[in-house]
Amino acid sequence: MVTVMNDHTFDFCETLTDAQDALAREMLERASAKWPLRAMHILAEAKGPLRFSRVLERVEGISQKVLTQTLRTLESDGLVTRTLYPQVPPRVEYELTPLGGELLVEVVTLWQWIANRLPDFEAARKRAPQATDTSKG
Amino acid sequence: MVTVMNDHTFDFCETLTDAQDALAREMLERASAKWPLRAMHILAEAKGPLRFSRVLERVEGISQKVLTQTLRTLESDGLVTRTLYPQVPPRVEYELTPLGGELLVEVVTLWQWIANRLPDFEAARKRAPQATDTSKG
DNA sequence: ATCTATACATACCTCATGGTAACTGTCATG
DNA sequence: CATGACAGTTACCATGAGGTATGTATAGAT
Repeated sequence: MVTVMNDHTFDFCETLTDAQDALAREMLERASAKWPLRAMHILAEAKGPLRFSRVLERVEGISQKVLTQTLRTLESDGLVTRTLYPQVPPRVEYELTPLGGELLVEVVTLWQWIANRLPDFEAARKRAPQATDTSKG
Repeated sequence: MVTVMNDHTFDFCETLTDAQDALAREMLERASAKWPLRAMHILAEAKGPLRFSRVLERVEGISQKVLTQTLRTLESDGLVTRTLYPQVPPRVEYELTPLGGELLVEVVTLWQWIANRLPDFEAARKRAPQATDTSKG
């Protein structure tokens, strides 16, 4: 459990095992990563189940291989459901779970906070652009 | 700007340029990543400036090369300050900025939410352990 | 003269991520 | 018989993160 004080100081009480701590960190990273976040967002917008192809169309720039991996990981974390209809041609539907929806709300809240501070970040990068690599662009 | 409703539906209004959206995503990923988060946490705990070596000692498992990179990136994003004292041997102190402290509060809030839902995530992984790779452990 | 300490920079290596391209299996269509 | 659609899987490759080991500069200690 973590206690957050007003003055930006922190007090981590060790009520989590190492494994639990690692799991929480991993979930945090996964939920903030590009493709999982985009996929969850698409599924949230849909407000219902979506076929694989529909998700693939809407998550701009993702490859089908990575989308498969992403959705399977989200499924194994309990954030989306995967429903296979044994038809020909095959039909698979993905849907955000309540847990996934709640997590997305939390992540979007953080995203919003960051978006509100964008001028600060932009200003910081203009002052010290060393580590903000643009060589690949 | 993003509007979050109670029922896990989302409405992204396009008041951000593509560049701003990319920057916000990047900051979200960076702030949730392992090493930056650990480094910020250490600096927050210290409640004051810390020399490079002290941070290196406390961020368990990080190499000095990666810590240098991490701290420089945090500096260029305005989340920490880097103060060089022209002494021999050299002395460099790092300190969390107010912006960094505020961001850390937000990330820890998300972390707390995840920690509170750990039983859900553990249960999900037990049900569908495919994508939760343990081969490297 | 050599060693130590600090805060890096640099070279080199490994491994995971993620991209493209091609293959799979089944049925309807032409 | 060949093709296309769907939801993948598989092989292969490029990139980048991150590890180790070593170099750098300077001054004090031995």
